[in-house]
Amino acid sequence: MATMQDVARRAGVSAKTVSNVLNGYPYIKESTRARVMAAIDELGYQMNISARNLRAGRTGIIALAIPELSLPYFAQLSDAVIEAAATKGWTVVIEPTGGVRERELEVLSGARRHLVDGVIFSPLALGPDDADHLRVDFPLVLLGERIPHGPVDHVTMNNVEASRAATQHLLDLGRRRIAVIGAFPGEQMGTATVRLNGYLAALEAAGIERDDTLITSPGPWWHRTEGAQAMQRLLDADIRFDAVFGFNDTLALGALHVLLWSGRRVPEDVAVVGFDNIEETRFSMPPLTSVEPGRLQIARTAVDLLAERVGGTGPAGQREIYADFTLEVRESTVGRQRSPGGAEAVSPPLEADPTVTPLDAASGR
Amino acid sequence: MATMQDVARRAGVSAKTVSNVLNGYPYIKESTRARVMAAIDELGYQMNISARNLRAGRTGIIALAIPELSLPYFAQLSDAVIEAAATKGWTVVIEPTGGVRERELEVLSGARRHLVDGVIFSPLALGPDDADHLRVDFPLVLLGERIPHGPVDHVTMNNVEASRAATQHLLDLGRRRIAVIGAFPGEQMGTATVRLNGYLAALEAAGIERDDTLITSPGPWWHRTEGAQAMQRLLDADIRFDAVFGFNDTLALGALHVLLWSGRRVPEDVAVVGFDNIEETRFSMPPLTSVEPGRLQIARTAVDLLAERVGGTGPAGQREIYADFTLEVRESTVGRQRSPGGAEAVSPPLEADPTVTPLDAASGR
DNA sequence: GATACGATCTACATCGATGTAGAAAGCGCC
DNA sequence: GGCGCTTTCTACATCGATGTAGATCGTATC
Repeated sequence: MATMQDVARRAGVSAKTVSNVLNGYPYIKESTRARVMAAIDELGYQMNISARNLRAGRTGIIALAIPELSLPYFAQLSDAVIEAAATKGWTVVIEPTGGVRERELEVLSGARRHLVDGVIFSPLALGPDDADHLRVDFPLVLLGERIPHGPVDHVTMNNVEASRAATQHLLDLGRRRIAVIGAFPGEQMGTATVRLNGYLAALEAAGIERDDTLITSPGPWWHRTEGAQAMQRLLDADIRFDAVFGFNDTLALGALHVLLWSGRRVPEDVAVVGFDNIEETRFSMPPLTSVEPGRLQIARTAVDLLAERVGGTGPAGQREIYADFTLEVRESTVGRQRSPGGAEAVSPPLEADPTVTPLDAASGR
Repeated sequence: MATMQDVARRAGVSAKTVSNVLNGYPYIKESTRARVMAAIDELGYQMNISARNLRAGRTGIIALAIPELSLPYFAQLSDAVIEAAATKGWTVVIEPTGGVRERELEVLSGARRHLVDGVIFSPLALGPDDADHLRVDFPLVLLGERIPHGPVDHVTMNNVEASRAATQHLLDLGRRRIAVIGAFPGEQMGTATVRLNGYLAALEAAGIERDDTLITSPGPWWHRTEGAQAMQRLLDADIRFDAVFGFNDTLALGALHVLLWSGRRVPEDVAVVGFDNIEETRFSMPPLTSVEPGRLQIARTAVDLLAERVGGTGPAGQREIYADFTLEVRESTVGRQRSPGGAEAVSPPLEADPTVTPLDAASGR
C-alpha cells in the first residue's frame, strides 16, 4: 500500500509537503497542491491511521459503554452517538458491559486508554457509592441517573420533570386514579426512584393523595411480561383506576395488552402512558403516548462535552446537562384524533414520522 | 504515561525484553519476568496500541457494517459479533449504513482500510448485480442473502430450508390453508424471495396447491403495523385460512394482534409462526413460535472466517457457510403445553431462558 | 580444551506521519 | 547592496513497540 513517501516521490516534493497538503497547511502553491492531489489519486493513497495516531497521541476513536445493544433504548442511543461522533470525524467502539459490575469497573480501569480518546459511559450496576471510581485520568462523560452528582461531566434528562409531565397529562385528561407500573423499592437511586418522585410530585400539586395500592413494583426487569403481570395483579385485586403510567414503554405495552384483553377500552376506560418513546410505541394498538427522553440531544451533547475534554478546552469543574424531553401524545391517552380527511383504519396511522425512514423499518434481516 | 522504555529502565532490562515478556516469548528467566511484571505494575504501564499497530501493520479492529442498530435483529447480531470478536482480542466498530446504497458502497471503497483489519458486511441496498463491487483488497465477509454467490466469504442461513421447516411445522399440525405475510414481488433477490420459495416448496411437497389469495405483500417495511394491516385485509376479504406465516417476527406479531382482536383463538383457530426469534417472541401472548436463525453461530462464523483471511490462512476461493436454524416451538402453534405441575397464568411463562439475563431485561434506560 | 548448541538478553533499525527548525526564493524598502 | 519579511518548501528527529541480527554466558559433547 502506498505511503506518504511514495506520493511525495511521485509528486516531486517532500513527504512533509504531502502531509501539509492533507492537513490544510496554508502556505502551499496551488500548482504544488494540484500535483500532490494528482499523485494521491493515481496511487490510491490512504493515510495510515496508526502512524498518525502514534504521532498525534490521539486515536480518533471513542468508546461507548452501555449495558446491552439488545435493549431498544440503547440501540437507538448508540445509533445517535455514532452519528454525532461521525460529524466530528470520530469512530465509536461500543463496549457492552452486560450491566455487570465488574465489567463496568473495567471500563473505568482504562484498559483501553490507549485505544480511545475518551469514553461515554452509561452505568447500570454502579451506583452513587461508586462515584469515586469515576475519577479517572481520561476524558469521561457519564449518562443516566445512576450516579447523580459524580465528579465528571454528566448528561441526563430531567426524569422527575418528565415523569411529572406525563402524570400531569393524565390529570389534565381528568384522570384521578393513576396506577404506576415500575416502582422499585430495592433501588438506592435510579430510574424507578426518580420517576416515582415525579409522579408523586404531580399528584401532590394536584392535591391528590398518594394511594399505595396503585403503585406496583414489578422488580428490576422491565419487560413486557412484567408489565402484563403487574396489570393482571391490579385487575385481580379489583383495584379501581382510570389511568396507567408505565415507567418504560415495554412495561406500558405489556399492561396495555392485558387491559385490552380484559375488555377495557383504551383510553376511554383507562388511559396509558409509557416512557422512552421507543419505536414500537408508534405501532402498538392504540399507539402509546410516551415520553421522548431527548435521545438525539443526549447523544450530541455527550459527544460535544467529550470533545471539549479531549481537546483540553472546557471548564475545570464537571457539568450537569439535562436534555429536553417531550411528551409524545398518541391515541392511548387521547383516543382517535379524526384527521380532516378522516381515514378509518384498524391499524395505527402511517404518516411519515421524522425519525422513521424506510430503512429503519426494513426487514428484520 | 509510562512507555516500554520506562518499564525497561525500572526493571533494569532492555525495552525489547519487556516486549518479549508481554508477548510470551519463551526464553526469559523467571526472575527477569518477575522484575518486568513488577515494574509494569508499579508504573501502571499500558501498551500504546497505536505504536504496536504501526509496527504490526494491524489494528486489531474490525468493522461491522449493518443497516441500523435500531432493528432488533441487527442489535442482537452486533452484540454477538462484539462478543465473538472479543475472544480474538478484537475490537469492533459498527458502521450503520442506513441501508443507503451510497453508504454501502462507501464501506466497500475502503475508506477505513487503515483503521480496520477487515469488514463484516450485511448489505441491504446492494443486490446480486453489485457482486463485482465486493472484489476489494481487504478481508471481507458478507452476511445475508442479498448477494447470494458473490466473490467473497459468505455467511448466511438456509432461508429456504428454514422457511420450509416452519411451513412444514404448520402442515404437521394439520393446517392446510397457510397465509403468508411478507412476500415482496418488487424484490430481485432477498429475504422475502427466499422465504417464499421455502414456503412454496413445503406446500408442493405436501401436494397442496399454491393459493395466491393467501400470499400478502405488505411491502418492504416489515413492522408490526404492516403485519396488522395485511391481516386485516385478509379478514376483510373473508379469506379462509387456518395458519399464518409471518416472514419476520414483527409482521407475525402484528398479525397475531389483529387475529386476537377479531376474536380468533390462537392457535385453535389460527396457528401463527414468525421468523428471527427476537426476544419479544417469548413475551407475546401467546408466545410466538419462530425460526431461530442461528445468530450466535453466524456471528462466530463470520468472525472466524474473517480472522482466517486477516491471518492469511484459509483457502483461495470464497466460502459459503450456512448457519443452523432451529424452530422454536411455542404456544402460538401448539397451544398451552400443560407442564406436570400445571401452573396456570394469564401471562407467558417465566422460566429462565438461557439467553435472558437480568441485564438483558433491565430497565429501558 | 575446543566446539557446538541452547538459553537469555540487547542494540538498532524500522513502521508512517508530523512537529521543529530552518533553508531558499521573492519582494519591498531604505 | 543589504536588511527584513513573507511565502514555500525541506531535512531530520520523533512518537512507542517490535523484527532482525547477533552478543554473551553456560553447559554438554567429544
